[in-house]
Amino acid sequence: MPELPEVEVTRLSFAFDIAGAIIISVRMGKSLRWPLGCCPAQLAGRSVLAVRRRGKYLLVDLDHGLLLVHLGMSGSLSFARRLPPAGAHDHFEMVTTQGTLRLTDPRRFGAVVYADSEDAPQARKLLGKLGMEPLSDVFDVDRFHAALKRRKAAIKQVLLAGDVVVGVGNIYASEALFMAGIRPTLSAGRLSRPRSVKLHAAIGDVLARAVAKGGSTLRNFSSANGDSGHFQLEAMVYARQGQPCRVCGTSIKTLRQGQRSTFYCPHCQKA
DNA sequence: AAAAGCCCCTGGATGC
DNA sequence: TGCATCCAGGGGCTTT
Repeated sequence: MPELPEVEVTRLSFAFDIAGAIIISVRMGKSLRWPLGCCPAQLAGRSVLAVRRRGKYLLVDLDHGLLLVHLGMSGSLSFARRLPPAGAHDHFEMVTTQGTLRLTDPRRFGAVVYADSEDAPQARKLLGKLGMEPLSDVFDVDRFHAALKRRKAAIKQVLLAGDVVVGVGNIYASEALFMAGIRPTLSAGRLSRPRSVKLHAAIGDVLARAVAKGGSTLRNFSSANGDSGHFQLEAMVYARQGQPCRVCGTSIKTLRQGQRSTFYCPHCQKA
């Protein structure tokens, strides 16, 4: 489910409530992407200072060390005073004085990794190569254009790679390219400056709107406090192959790029 | 250095 | 109804 907006909405839904909590116990299944990286028992007694986000990672700051949480493809977090009994897909649980944080993830591409600090090797491995935060001031249009200039790969795949700009997943990559009128297969280095500017704006725009709407998704997305449903951002192209473009009526096309589906309008995105 | 493939895993939809 | 196949919102790792 989660691209940047869903991760950010998840963060906002429990960051305030968990801040200041003291960890009572941590339970970790062996079945997520990586092992926790420390003994769960040694986290007991530490307190939760804050929850930040970097790309699609949530960083749970403790008074010593931090947890890196990733939702993978199918993960979601719950945080509440009381949660229903754990099910087969609940792989991580952290009981605190203010509630229990639980990661539910059927496909188990998600992860919870402990690191002593953001500079520790376990954290650097995951965060070290991440690109600019699209909703922050560091997402500078000059740096964006310059970074694209250095790349020959298709613009869609450069966006997905996350080393230029983070948080743009498979849905929003297609949506942003549509908004900017750019063909997903175009080599990133061939984007003119005006088109880079347009894409830069489109990325910020589509992500900010999705966050404002509470995390857009095609299927049900629910944040850590259980809110879900009513928000739904209408996709212009994603998963709309064969349907008429909402702007010009041309049939939306799909293709595969790096084993992921891409959607675009052949008329609105000519090159 | 950058690009392209591979793979991790389960579940739902579709087709025979 | 049963079974096979394909596809899914990610990204680290290995190989070119």
